[in-house]
Amino acid sequence: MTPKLALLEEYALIARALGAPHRMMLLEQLAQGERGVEALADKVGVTVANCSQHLQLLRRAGLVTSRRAGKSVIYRMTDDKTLVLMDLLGRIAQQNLSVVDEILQGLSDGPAPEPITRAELSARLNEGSVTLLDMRPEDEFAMGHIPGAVQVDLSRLDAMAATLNATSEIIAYCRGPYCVYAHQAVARLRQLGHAARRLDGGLPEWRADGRHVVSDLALQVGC
Amino acid sequence: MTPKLALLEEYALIARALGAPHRMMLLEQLAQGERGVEALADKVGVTVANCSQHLQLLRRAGLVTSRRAGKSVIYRMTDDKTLVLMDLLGRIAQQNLSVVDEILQGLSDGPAPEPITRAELSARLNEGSVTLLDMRPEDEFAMGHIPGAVQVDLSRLDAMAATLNATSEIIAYCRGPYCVYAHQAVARLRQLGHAARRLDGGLPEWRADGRHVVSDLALQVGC
DNA sequence: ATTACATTCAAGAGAATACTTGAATTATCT
DNA sequence: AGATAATTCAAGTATTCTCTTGAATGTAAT
Repeated sequence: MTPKLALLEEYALIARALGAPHRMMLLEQLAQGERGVEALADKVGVTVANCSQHLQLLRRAGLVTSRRAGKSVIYRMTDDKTLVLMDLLGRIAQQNLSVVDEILQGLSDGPAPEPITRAELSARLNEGSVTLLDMRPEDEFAMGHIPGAVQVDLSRLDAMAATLNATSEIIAYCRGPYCVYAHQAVARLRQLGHAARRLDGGLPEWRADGRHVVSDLALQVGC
Repeated sequence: MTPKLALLEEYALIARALGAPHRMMLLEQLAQGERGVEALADKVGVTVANCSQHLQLLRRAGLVTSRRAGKSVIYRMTDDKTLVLMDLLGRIAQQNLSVVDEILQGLSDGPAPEPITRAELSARLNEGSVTLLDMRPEDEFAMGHIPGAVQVDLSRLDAMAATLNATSEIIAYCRGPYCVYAHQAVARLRQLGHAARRLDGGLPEWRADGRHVVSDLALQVGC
């Protein structure tokens, strides 16, 4: 029975690596693109030393890899399958933990419409029959976004909504399954009388599908 | 930022529930079928009290549900998606943690052939062109197995192999992705000169596909 | 009712984990 | 080489987790 326990211990290592909110946020960030320790610490809201420790734990679990770039150490996700794992975790949570469903309902202030699939969005973008909003912060948008998307912060959504054509549907997306910006944006837009839906998944899932992504500043995050 | 942290805390709860080998074994057992606390404790090799605590933790995470049946409390998996989650965890581990790959290679004592898919096995069973071995313990086999499978313990595999037709390929399966019996059986059979492969996934995955499962004693685990 | 059984609860010891602080590395720039 | 910047290490504390033990609960049989 020893090899089996050894295997399970390794699997458990990965599960435990996902078992802390701060590490999930780190993974969510890394899913947007590779980053250095300090940038990650800022985004997630932890000290640099603490962030470094979390990242090392994630590395021991094989979920992230690092490379040196000058003075900095750049971390990135090892495996796209991790995105699927996190997404699945979210789906299971939503289905089996009533608290989660309540929180998500609360964000939408009522029942939200089904999200649009990535394939459908792709088709609609080609037709030009949708307005696409990227609700992530400006720097993440600059590192890569869906072609045709417009970056908006939640705080500026009301002003932006006033300028939008009321006839075309609005699609909002953000970082992925754990990110609540798109939920909140859709809720607000619907309050304002717009037809709005969420995209299923965020930019990382879009990218993992092999779909096109553009970045404003190709040289911003130097390689 | 409070709703987001609340959400992540719930997701983390599920991840942590998977973060202990004993709980993974419990889930692996429950994937075979529902069971009472004492039976689970025996199978997994922990005390009843400890088992009960683990099960309650799994329940808090929404992964299992329980019902009373007479004096006993019967636990079962809540959601088939949990199987997918565990399988994915294993795949990520195998790809990104070299230790895991080494252990799995070690079980096979060299490079093992690709497992056969469930769809392919299904077709081959209809043709009658394979011998199908169920490597799980007898009681689990009795609770449900793939039609046409023969139950064999690892310890009796050599004797059984001698009686097998050397011309038809042998397929072995067991509990699922975390179970090593099928790996070991295939390794041994190949040492003995047989053509043998593993089934991708175990009985729970077969059942989750909606494929046919038969049980020897329909009334053994009363409902 | 009393008894027996299966499970859960409660309390405690020991290990692992999360975060903080300050020092030690490692690589770059002058 | 020395100074600087980014990251990691190390040590300490508070918290959480795991397992054990023994008692308490709830259900069924006598």
